[in-house]
Amino acid sequence: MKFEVVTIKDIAQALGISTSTVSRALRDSYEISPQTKQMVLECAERLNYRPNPIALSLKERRSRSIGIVVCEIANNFFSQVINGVESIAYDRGYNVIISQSRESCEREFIDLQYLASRSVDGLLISLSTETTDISQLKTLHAKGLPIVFFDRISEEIDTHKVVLDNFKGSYDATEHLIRNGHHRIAVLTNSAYLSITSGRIAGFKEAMHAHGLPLDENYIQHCAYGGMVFEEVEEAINRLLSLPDKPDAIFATSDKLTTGTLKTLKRRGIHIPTDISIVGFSNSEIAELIGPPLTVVRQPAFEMGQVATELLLRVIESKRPVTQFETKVLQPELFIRESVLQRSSS
Amino acid sequence: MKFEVVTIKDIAQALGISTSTVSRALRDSYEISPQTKQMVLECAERLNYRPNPIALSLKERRSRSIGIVVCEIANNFFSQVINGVESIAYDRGYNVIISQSRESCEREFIDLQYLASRSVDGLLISLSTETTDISQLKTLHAKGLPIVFFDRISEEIDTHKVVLDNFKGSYDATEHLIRNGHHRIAVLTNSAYLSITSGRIAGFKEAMHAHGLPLDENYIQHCAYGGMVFEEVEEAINRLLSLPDKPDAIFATSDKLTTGTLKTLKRRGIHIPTDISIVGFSNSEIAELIGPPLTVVRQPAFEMGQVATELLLRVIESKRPVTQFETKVLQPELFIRESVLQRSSS
DNA sequence: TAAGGTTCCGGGATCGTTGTCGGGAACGAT
DNA sequence: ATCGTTCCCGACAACGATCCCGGAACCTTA
Repeated sequence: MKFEVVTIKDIAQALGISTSTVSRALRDSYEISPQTKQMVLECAERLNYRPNPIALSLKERRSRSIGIVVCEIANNFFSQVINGVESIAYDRGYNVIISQSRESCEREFIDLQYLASRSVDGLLISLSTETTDISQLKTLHAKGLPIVFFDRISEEIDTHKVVLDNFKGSYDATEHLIRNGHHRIAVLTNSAYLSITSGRIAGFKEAMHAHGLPLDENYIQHCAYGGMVFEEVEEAINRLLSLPDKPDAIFATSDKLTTGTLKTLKRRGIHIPTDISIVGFSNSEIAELIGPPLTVVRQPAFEMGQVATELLLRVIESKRPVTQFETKVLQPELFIRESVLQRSSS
Repeated sequence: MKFEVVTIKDIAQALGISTSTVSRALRDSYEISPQTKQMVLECAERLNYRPNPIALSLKERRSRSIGIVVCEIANNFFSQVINGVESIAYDRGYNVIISQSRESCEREFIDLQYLASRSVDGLLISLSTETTDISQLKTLHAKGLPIVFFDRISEEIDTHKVVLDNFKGSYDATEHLIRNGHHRIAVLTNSAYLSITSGRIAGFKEAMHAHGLPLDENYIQHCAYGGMVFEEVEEAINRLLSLPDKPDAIFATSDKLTTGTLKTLKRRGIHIPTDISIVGFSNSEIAELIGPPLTVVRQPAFEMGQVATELLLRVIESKRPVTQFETKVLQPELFIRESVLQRSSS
């Protein structure tokens, strides 16, 4: 099942010249005569020669490819980020290798090992929910692998980061609920270890505080797998709904959690927004098609991918080691639709 | 920005032995004494040695990776296929390199070139809408690159194929509409060049025919970019709705077309199913959350990815050239929900 | 004691490409 | 006639790993 390829050697042999000459002719070196160049170029064309990037990677120790690790591609937010990444990388001649951690730190470990050994020139990563130990990333970074964090970052590594203004997204969503007369607002969120979680919780709490509303920790539910497993969302919702003082609104702080919440409520026959109001983070283009159209916090995912890639390529292509790093904060947008009831405010 | 790595040479030097010995010790060769093996293994562990797969790829002309080309990953069907692919490939020690053609044959061409030069051991592909010329794939296949088609296939290459029973999916959906009293059924479908289109159109026509209903070609609308650009769907729907004899149902034959249709109707304030009934192909997990819950044809996407990968790996790992190819046909499932009105049948 | 067998290990080629070095030919200048 | 340039081009090493050879050291047996 081998797969014969034309090499520089074949051209050299066909033309009776050395491989060095062929190599230089193809790279349009000044020390090759125009005639020879012409000859080589024609021969290369005729034999349909394609340079072998593997040999090049081995020699140059770079692959003109970047790796991206996300928890899941079947997620609107991340697939949009990836599109943003590709839109930039593609133009700059880089290929993108996509890896899914499936929210498992073990998978993430293996993915990283693969990407590193594959000589990616740089890495984009949004950490998995499970990840608490980032020593592997630290090692890679220390060895000189350019890394840019996006979305779910780690403060333990000093490098470029691109994040959402999680606080604001959360604050706005919560305030929208409060302004519509909701006081008992529950939050469904990710693992507390995740960087995005603290900001989103803080925004929520601050909004409650600003409006003089009490906080009840029972109203804050964490989903360890970020909604990857539906059951954990279902259980969290059930816990919320069996609380003595039932919430009048649920705020889901991620794409997966939002759809999980909707699915659970649907199955339990709970009507939105008359029975309960919903606001959720969502980058799904069909959020507006849901019954009722969903009020959402939308992240600039495509842009996040672009910005992160720009930063990464800047590090990769920098001549001297980069030591000044920045953290870019992108703004979320609140799309107000019909999943929040206008309650007679007290 | 180089990135120092430990090689077999470093181990050899540290231990004062040859690289051959190190190599064999690591591969647990019989001709290395237990003591030496122990020594090498310990040293490798200590230096955190990782074999360089690029060097291996160069030497062995295989990369233990397979390529997959889809039009778009931000599409439920394809992201589920990819998950199926990974679930198998991962267990068998293969890595998956994902490429998006974005329905452009030019991008597809470049993707293929990249994957081929990257020495993928095999290829999974669902053709882009634009693709009419598959000479590049033919060449690669002729050179010995194992290829398995899935979803959107080409009959011009003799190799394994995994497809949906498009005819049945379409027939069932159409029949469901007919049984509910719809007679003027419009179809929104892909480019006529696509393999999936003919089967889906045929299923529709046969169902109409079987129930003695007339066919009006004006009711069949093709979207050249398969719904990738929203406007083409919008225009197609508008054309349908401005027909003198307006359809009483629309059948959308792909994921993107379905969401495009819903979005258009929503914007025009047309109510489903009272104004018009809808059935669509969809693998979205939130089809049931839409207002109203959508009646859909669902494809076994995950399974399709698994089956295609199994077939591909079988070819890759086969000792002698494979000449017997099969085409696996997977069955769709019709999920009946509330987007089809029960009309008083005439 | 010499011939033949094991056991264990090193040298070198190889994969495709590039870069360093050097060298031959042609030409003009001395 | 000799030297110095310039213009082209080839030989060789290198990147990291594997594998075919070959060979030293030791043991067995005639």
